[in-house]
Amino acid sequence: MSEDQSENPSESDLESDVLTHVGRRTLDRKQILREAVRLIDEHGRERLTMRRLGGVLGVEAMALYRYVPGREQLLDGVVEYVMNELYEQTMTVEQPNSWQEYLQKMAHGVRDIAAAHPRVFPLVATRPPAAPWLRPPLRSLRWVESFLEGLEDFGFSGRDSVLIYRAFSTFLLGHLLLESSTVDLMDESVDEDIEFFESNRLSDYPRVQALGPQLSEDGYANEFEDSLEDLINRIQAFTE
Amino acid sequence: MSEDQSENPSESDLESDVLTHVGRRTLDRKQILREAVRLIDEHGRERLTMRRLGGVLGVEAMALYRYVPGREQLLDGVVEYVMNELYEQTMTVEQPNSWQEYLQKMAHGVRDIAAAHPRVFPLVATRPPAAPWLRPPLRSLRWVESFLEGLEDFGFSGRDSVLIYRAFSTFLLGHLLLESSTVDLMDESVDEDIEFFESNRLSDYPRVQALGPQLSEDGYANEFEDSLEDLINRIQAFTE
DNA sequence: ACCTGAACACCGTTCAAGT
DNA sequence: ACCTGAACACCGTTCAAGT
Repeated sequence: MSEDQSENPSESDLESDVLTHVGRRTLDRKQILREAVRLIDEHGRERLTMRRLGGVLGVEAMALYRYVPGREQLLDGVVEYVMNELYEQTMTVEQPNSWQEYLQKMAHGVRDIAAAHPRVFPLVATRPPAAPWLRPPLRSLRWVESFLEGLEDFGFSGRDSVLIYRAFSTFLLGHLLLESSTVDLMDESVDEDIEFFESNRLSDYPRVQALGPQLSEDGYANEFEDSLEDLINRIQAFTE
Repeated sequence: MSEDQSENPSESDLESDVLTHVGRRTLDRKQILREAVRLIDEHGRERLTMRRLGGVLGVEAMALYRYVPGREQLLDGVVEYVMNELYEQTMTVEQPNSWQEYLQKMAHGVRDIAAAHPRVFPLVATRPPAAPWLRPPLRSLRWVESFLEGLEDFGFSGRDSVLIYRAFSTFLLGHLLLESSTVDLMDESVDEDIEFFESNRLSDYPRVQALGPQLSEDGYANEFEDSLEDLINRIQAFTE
């Protein structure tokens, strides 16, 4: 799988010695962000470190500062990258026939992103937004503009669109953060659970104990679909 | 209350003879957590550091390890502390007369916590839960047990209670995380906004531009109340 | 029993210097 | 033009030593 996707013909005069880590040599912002996302996906947020990211890219950490102002902005970049990466992929198919269908598509598009990068999603949810109208998790102008455009096309007023945008954001944020943090849970907290049980005496909380199995059941998919349908119905009732 | 905030945080050699920082000398877990919360409330999550927390408590960082296994568990402790701190305060008043009233009370109780500690709330939302049935933001056995008990008292089956618990968690998480992150936004990102606008050319996104003011309006209180009422109606329709 | 000092490995970030 | 080496201030954490 050594596909040399060389869109850079001007690298031939550089003598590149070993370069084991990544196939190509020319660093750029997009490549850095892509690798940062990979790092988080594989090893979690904690492991994303300037030095480690540099290492993965075959470069000293200080080299990254040419392309990214600092660590905070790197994290913002990761959010931006993840939200835009899958925009084309999910939003480029054919036009929907109703606003209901459109919202469904949007919702599932964002959900796919969260599912593809569950360990990145908490960043999408909690990084301070660049502007108050960029509500998590729709954290790119591309998404918001597209969202508003879709509603406009189906005849919604600006005022209604704003209300829908807000309800929609809240809905997505709650569901997807809950879902992605559960996925992330599988790796750790198995031995911590024991410690937890011991110190807190679960038997003091009989209802939690009794319903524990049911509370632990997955059901996120159904919850999401049902709740989404509900939201759409609510919008329908509200706007007619 | 304690107005002893008199020193600059930017000095490294502090004379530890005088112990000006905190009135009492005996360290314990609860005191540590309380001070940790205060630190986050005032200076943000980034600033909560073992060394800095020790400093505020008039002690070397290493002393904290007697009471807390490490930084991760300290953060878990902060979540636990914040969720339990206000439990008594909000849940000890008189019994509600209907399950609707009960859910209202619960919702506002958690919302009060989020409002009291907006910079802590993202931790409540994103720390990996100790068990899958401890869904954010209801992250303590006390809350969940109380929640289930309330529903049981009003005649809900275990199965329905679980469904309600889930819908309720999602609702709270979405609304409160959005709300608290907006509050936290006031401090920073004013100069970053400019940078942001420049690189992204807001004029390429006419609908966002046109609706920007409306999208930036607050309205969180109304959203919360309306959405909560909706949720309750939904539950009512579902369970009869 | 509780806290400190010193040490270790690892951070983010800067800046002059290399190529 | 782009990257590195060395340095700085600051982390979390361990552990033997102090009191």
